[in-house]
Amino acid sequence: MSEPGAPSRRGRKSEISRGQILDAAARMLRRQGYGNTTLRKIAEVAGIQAGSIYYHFASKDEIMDAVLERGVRAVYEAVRDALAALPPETPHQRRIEVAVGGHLEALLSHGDYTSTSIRTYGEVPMAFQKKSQPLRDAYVVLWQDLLAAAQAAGTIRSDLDTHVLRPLLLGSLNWSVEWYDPSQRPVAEIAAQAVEMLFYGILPVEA
Amino acid sequence: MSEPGAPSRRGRKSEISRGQILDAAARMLRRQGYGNTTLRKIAEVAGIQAGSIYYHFASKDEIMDAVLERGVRAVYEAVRDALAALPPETPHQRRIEVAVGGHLEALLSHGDYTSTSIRTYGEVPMAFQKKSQPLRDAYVVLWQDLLAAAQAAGTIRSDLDTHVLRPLLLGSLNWSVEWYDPSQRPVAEIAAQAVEMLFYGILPVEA
DNA sequence: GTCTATACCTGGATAGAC
DNA sequence: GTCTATCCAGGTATAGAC
Repeated sequence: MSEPGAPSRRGRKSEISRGQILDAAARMLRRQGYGNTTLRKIAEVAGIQAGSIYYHFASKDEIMDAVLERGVRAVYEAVRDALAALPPETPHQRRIEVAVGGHLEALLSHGDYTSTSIRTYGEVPMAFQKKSQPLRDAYVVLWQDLLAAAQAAGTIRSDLDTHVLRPLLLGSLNWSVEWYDPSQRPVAEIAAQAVEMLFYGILPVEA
Repeated sequence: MSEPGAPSRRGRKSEISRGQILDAAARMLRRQGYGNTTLRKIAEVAGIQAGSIYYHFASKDEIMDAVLERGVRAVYEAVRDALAALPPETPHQRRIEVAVGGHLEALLSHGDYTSTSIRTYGEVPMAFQKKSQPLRDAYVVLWQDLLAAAQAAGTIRSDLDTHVLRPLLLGSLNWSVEWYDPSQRPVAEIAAQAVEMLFYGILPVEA
């Protein structure tokens, strides 16, 4: 049976606590930012003593790193995989639609980690913004390529600059972590409206 | 003449220092958030000693309040006044265009105050989010009315929900504090692209 | 109005028992 | 792997001289 199965399976119990610490940290970081989040409070939420944290992490910064990394990774991989799963001939318009939906879905469902990685990133010492920077850059490139390819194919108007379009679009989606309320509407509905606006604008079709 | 003019004119010199303290605070709050901003560092940037701050402000929180308030007020009043300056018969489409431009312009030119009020607001103790809340609410109402009126007049498609459209739009604009680089493009160009996208979408006009 | 000096507290981090 | 106890740096805030 599995209970005594692999008694010394590397870090079983350790992984559990580590996870609880990270969850607690992500939750506090999300609403209070880096400077207001204390190890003592993280420990309290995680149900352990402050000193015990140091068995799992070497420093507060290391926790911060882990939370940040997990947040960007969740979004990046969700969108990348959703795009990769599409048949190769998928039209650009549909690819953009999938990326928008994937981004929003990942953002709003992984709650504390993704929100933290968005809200808190800017206020964290540069020294360890660097850790998650490559992943962030890769994500930007993913979107930039997606939009550039679409424009080259004529799916995006040629008078728009995709280097302005991209941050405007991602900003619109990212900001949802500040206002989205799951009890009001499903994520899919937000995504649908965003895509509709993005493709066709808000003016009525001219008669 | 004016130098000895009104010797005891209430708080002349006081106002200067107060302003320097606020400027310094806004700059630090913007990049480091609330918890990482210390009175000692604010004082250093402002060119005074930490203890001297207490002549002008009763507490750190009071400084925070003042910065936050000034940030939202700058944007709110800029947009409100820009709209009020329009002739009454101004079409809805033009009014929206003015509001977008005014929002972006105020946001990106009052730098530290507006950025702080956007980035830091969410991480500040609820107790004094309340101070600037009325102003924030008023600003939301301003936009909601603007969009609702436009939709009622047929300027915005009836299949869009302005309660989703509004946060998506404002989010798109607000996020610019994270990425806008004045050395790359003038604000007006960002505004123009945003308006273009908003009105007509990114797809080419169907032939 | 600003300084110096300092009280007091809370934070991150370490040591060693269990 | 977690606890208790503790160190020390740095934070907000106050007191009183200038």
